Amino acid sequence: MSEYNPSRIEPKWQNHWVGRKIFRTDDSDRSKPKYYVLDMFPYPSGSGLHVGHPEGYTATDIVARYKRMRGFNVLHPIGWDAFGLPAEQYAIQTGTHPAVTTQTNIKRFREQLQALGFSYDWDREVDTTDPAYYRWTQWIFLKLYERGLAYEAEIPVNWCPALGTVLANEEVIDGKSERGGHPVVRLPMRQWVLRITRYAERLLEDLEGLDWPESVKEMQRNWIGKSTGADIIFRLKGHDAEIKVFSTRPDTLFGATYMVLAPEHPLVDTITTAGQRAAVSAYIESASHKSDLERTELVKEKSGVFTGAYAINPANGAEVPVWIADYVLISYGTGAIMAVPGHDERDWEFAKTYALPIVEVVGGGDVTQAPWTGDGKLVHSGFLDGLDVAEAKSRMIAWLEERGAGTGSVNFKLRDWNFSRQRYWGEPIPVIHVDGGPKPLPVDTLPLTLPDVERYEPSGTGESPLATITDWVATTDPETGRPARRETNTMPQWAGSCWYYLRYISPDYTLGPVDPDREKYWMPVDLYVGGAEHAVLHLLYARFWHKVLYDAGVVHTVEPFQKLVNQGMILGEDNQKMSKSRGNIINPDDVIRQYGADSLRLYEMFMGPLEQVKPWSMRGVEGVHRFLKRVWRVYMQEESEALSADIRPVEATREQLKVLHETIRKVTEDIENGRYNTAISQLMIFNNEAMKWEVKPLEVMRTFVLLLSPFAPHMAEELWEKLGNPETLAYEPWPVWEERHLAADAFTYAVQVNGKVRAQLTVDAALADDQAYVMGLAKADATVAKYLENGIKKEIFVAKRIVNFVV
RNA sequence: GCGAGAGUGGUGAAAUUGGCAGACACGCCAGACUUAGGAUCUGGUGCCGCAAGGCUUAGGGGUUCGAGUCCCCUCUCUCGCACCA
Repeated sequence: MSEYNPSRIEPKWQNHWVGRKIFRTDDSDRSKPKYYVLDMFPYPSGSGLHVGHPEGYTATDIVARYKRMRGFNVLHPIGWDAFGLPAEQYAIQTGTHPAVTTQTNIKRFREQLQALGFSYDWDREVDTTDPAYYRWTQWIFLKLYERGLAYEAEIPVNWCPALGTVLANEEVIDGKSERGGHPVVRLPMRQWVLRITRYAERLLEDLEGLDWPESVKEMQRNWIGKSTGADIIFRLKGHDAEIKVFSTRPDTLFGATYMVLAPEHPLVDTITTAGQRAAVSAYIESASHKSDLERTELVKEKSGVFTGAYAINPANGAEVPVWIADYVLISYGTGAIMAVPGHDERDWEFAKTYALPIVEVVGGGDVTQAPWTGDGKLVHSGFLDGLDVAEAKSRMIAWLEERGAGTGSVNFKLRDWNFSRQRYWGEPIPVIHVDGGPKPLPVDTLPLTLPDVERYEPSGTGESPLATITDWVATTDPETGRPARRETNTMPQWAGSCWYYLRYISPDYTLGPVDPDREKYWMPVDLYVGGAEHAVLHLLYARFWHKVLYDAGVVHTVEPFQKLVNQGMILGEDNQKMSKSRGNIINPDDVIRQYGADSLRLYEMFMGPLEQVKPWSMRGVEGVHRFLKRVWRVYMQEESEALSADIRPVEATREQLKVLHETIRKVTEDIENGRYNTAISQLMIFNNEAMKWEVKPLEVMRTFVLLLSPFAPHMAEELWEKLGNPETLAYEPWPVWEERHLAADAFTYAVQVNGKVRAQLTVDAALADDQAYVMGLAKADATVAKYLENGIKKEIFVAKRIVNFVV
């Protein structure tokens, strides 16, 4: 009885691979070219793997196995991004230490990944919650601090009273907490902040050289949000003060008919006149209560209040009123704008609402009807009249700079990165506070380990649970012995995932985060596969840290991830996003139990292009499972464990070699180009052919097993063994196709008349390029001749493909 | 609203980049072997039409001997960003 039985052969090979460390990477072997293929760092959640995980993981595993066979030294690691809120929430509910929960989850994830047959080097597993790992996360933090890139600031954060904790922006959805849907308010709090803005320009520029999806690059560009313009200074009438604004349109300065400050702008209080004070205070009050949701929902209706103050337009000396309005954001630019209603949508709407003057300074539209934001000749603008926008911009900047009234300037949307979390289950920030100021711990005291706490609830004051451990918080400065207070904030989950790809390179290294010698060999990551949800934050933060480490001489490449691929989400069978509430979740364990890991792997790749969003189909799984069963029947006898007697060491026929070499070529090229679905189609085509052969040449069948192996490694290893090979096929040389076997004996021409196919013409290969011969043959065809009776206007001949007569 | 991407059979999708649209699968139909089949094998299957033939890649226009592929317009969907001056 030798039915294809994945539940027997799969564990056998998984044990073989893991037990004998078949995929341990030997990085002392520098004779081979290296290939670093990386999966995005998984968070080991309590619910285990979902079918989205194996999608990207199978793709990288195929590449890893293929590259090994192509003679590359392959680094293909996995590990755990294991800090994070869920384990802490669970601890609050049950009292179980997050470390215990985390280790349980990791164990489950590891077993699940091994059950899929991925060829990871398990000796390089990393775990962000391991002090031996986060020691170096802390070390990098100190590097950031040392380089002036980490600072403390009182910044408004998303305080959630119900959860008693501060939330990251991405955890706040429509003004409510992502978990639980509790209200969230903005509250200033002392935070550690990383100065990512200092790297804005480089983060933007270096996108150019990366082999990443254009959409991801574009999202990063938008997030960084560079805009070029000028800072312009407006003096205030009757005050010894001035307002600095940022504008991308300094050319329109003559059209600035009023100014707007953000309600939070520090000058508001100073300049507000007695008569306007009540109205201004009321407006500031109401604006502060508006949630982000309300602010965005009220986009259409602009509101604001006049402060009573006037400023002097530096271009023409005109007095312009100064307003406050919440359409101006305190967090962007200088928190103040010059309003040019003739040439800006928002200013135009505001001016219409409050009947402020609208002046045309760029021709091309009718500013009484709509703002004109396009190009045109400058008018009503003194020395700029007649210039176009680009020229007027640079003239105006020069003019402002001569008079000290402004400078050319660049602004970014990107903000500094709030790096504090008021939580327990994260890396402690290695800082103490002495005499009211922060002081980094000496590097030789690292790691600063997480102490145990009695209770995991937030302290309620907004501080992390660590603040409740008074004997931990109270410490002494190791250098001076003076009393000190420990930092109680911990790092965000991003921290560990910002540099894990470096730790894989030398997980055992004790002198730094990464061994410089091995780093030079392995970096950069050649292929990075993961979900599009990390298109901005993770990838931007990791790039930032990498550049800092580059500047610190820790790494030798400017960018960490050379090529990036985003796998598309897998939807449920109902075409909806998989979710518990919809009940459409597919559990990979069930699929493996019923069809085996090879079927799951194959199906996930066969569904369609990796990058595409696509719905799950159990029928589809059955389809690829049937394919594997057919492969099995081609190789194995029906009634025994023995190889089929049809497989014999005989010379292959031309046809057999042709389909084999076509398969080698197609599979090779498709893997190289990430087209795993069509590679599998070709494997099916080969097997469909092989089923028809009465005698199956051993050498051909041996080669096919190698081609199948990256996709369905368990079955391939089993068949390889049956074919008489004692060793794993993982390092067998990848088959190479030969052009001579691809040559066709004959070609079929489509004969068209006026672009419509009227006949098929099979021409012997030797004559296929002979235009005169083929055309003669085509004209002689009875059906074609019928259409040619009235003479031929033009003849088209495309060698080996098509003939077209225009009549 | 702005930005990016995508629309191909009943379904998932292919299409050497301008050369026979629908490979490979799923599903469906018929048959074979079967007590049975949700196993396996064989054949069929874009749409209309008895047929000859005609029509087909979201819709409309264009370039070309020839367009799923290139250009213009319209529609729809997905993702991202939301007053960024």
